[in-house]
Amino acid sequence: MNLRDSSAIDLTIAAVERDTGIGKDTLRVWERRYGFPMPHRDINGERIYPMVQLEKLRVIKRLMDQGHRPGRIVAQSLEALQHLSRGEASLQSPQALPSVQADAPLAIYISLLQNQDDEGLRTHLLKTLSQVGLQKFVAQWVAPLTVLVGEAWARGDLAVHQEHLFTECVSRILRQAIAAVPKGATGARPTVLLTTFPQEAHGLGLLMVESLLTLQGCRCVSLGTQTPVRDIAQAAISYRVDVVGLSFSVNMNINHIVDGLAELKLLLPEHIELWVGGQAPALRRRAMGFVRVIQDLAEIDAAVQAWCHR
Amino acid sequence: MNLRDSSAIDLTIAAVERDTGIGKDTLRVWERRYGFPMPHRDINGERIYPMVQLEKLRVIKRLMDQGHRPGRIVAQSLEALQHLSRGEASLQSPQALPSVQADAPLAIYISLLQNQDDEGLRTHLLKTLSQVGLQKFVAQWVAPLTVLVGEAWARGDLAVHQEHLFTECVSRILRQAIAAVPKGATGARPTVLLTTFPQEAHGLGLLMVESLLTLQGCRCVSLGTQTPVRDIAQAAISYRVDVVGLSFSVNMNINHIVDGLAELKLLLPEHIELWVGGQAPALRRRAMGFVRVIQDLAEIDAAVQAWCHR
DNA sequence: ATTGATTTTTTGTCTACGACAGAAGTATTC
DNA sequence: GAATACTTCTGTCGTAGACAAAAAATCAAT
Repeated sequence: MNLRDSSAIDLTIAAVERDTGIGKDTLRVWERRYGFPMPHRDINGERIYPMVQLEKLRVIKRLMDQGHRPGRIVAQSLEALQHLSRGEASLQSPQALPSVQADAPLAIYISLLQNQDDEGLRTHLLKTLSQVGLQKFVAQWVAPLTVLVGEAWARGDLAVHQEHLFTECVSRILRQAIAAVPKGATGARPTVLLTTFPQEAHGLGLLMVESLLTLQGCRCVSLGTQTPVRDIAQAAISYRVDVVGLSFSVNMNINHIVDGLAELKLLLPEHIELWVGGQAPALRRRAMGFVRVIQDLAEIDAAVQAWCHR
Repeated sequence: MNLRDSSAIDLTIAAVERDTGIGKDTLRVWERRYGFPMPHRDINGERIYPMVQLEKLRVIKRLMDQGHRPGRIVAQSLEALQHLSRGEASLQSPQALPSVQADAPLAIYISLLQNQDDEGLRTHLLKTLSQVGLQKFVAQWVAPLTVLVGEAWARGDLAVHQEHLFTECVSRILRQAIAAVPKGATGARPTVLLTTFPQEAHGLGLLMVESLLTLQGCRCVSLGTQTPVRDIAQAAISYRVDVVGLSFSVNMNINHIVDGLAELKLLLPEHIELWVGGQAPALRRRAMGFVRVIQDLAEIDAAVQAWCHR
């Protein structure tokens, strides 16, 4: 029993890829270059990763999302890494994002999440929504909150399922709010198709955008998350949309973004515009002529206006 | 322009993996063994897949989901393959599922989808829901419809985005209906955590199950789709659930299911049960002692009863 | 000191082919 | 027909070397 436990709790390279999001090739090359992770081998010579190494890989992944480079951190001890991630919350963006410090009103939500008080969370959110209206609710509450929650998770203050709880709760509220927006004449407004690439599971940004666009009088077609590139193009044509909107979170692989966008552009008819937004660093770093990068939710209105005037 | 087009429309092996769901290793080994796909090479000797081969790979993937084996089909001509997929709709399951033939009432929905009449679709569904009630709506309408839609897609009668439209529409209705179920005393009923594995994006089954469980008086915690195994365990413990419910569609890789379940079982405390369901063939083929396989939506009530009597 | 152009390092992904375990198919026997 | 043993099939893993794109570091010039 003990024996079986300690052996069965080890993971294959495929499992590690699944759980960390780090590719097999990368795992092997790290082992070769940095000496970590250094898994045991089973009878067939195949890699067997003990749990401890998986933990460390998760920490490494977190740090890398924050801008650290593998060569500097992979070989370090776990303690050193934890010290790193504790010390500096964000060297993320060059101009040092004003890393939303615990505004009193927002901090409430974090503690609600920590207590897993879904009832309270919903109540509070709904109250705020009805007080400030959908537009402000999205721009001034949901968006900063999402960033805050992401940071809290990265710091280890929130467990994954608590972040999940947040997502679920906010999603429901936004979906409901969107459905409640009266449909005016959608005359000169673009029809927008919203979705994410296959590797991107984060759908909250999409809902925020859908809220704002709907308020602007745009017709939105949401495909949910994770639509294959080819299907995005097919749907865009079939629904006769004017714009395809895509959202990318920090976790998205840069290459996937660039390759995917290039491919999508080729599949789309000339007249359909491509708008992208989200937290992914690639959008700021890499310049791509054929897409409209929307840096900020506030920019959406401007983008719609611009479209209306061709 | 022409030159750029014809070169840029080719895909790297990573793009093909993304678009077809067939792994890089597999693509290379097929090339070696069956002579297809046989991509061109760029200046660095790297594989470059023309669009035509991607199309064929999609057809092959479809056929494989229907039970065909690569050795028999990969090398065949595109015409032969199309003939195959047209001819026999389902040799899917050994006992030849009573492949829901176009029941008049259900067929309506297919044509609504083909016309992309989302308004009509919603109206019809809501009408049916209010006529027959949530229980029957799920068991006798949504479930068979989902199968039918899946078949229609496999046959090529429905485009992907039309299937997507179906999913979105039904999801909304179910979510709404679930929220409307009055919460009775949830005394002796299990608390159930619902989600899917990371590779599984299909969330409709989850909602159907959530509907039925909620009607049974169970408390449901839904994490949405694609939760990493580790996070599932963490959430299950944190929410103090009694049961973890997972849903698997046809597309799920068998190995991923088996490995994932084994790992999850190890991470979960002894007293938390593991229920799995869905269309994935693996659930029927492979016997796993430590999970309760729910073959059918109707079996859910029985499972809940069984749990109540320990 | 800041800006811009150059070189160097880093890093993920690709290539090739062999090996093998577990699943699926086929043959054999009771 | 059902249970057994044998054979083929098939996805994944192993090795190690190569290289392009990105990032960092160096140098040049305003």
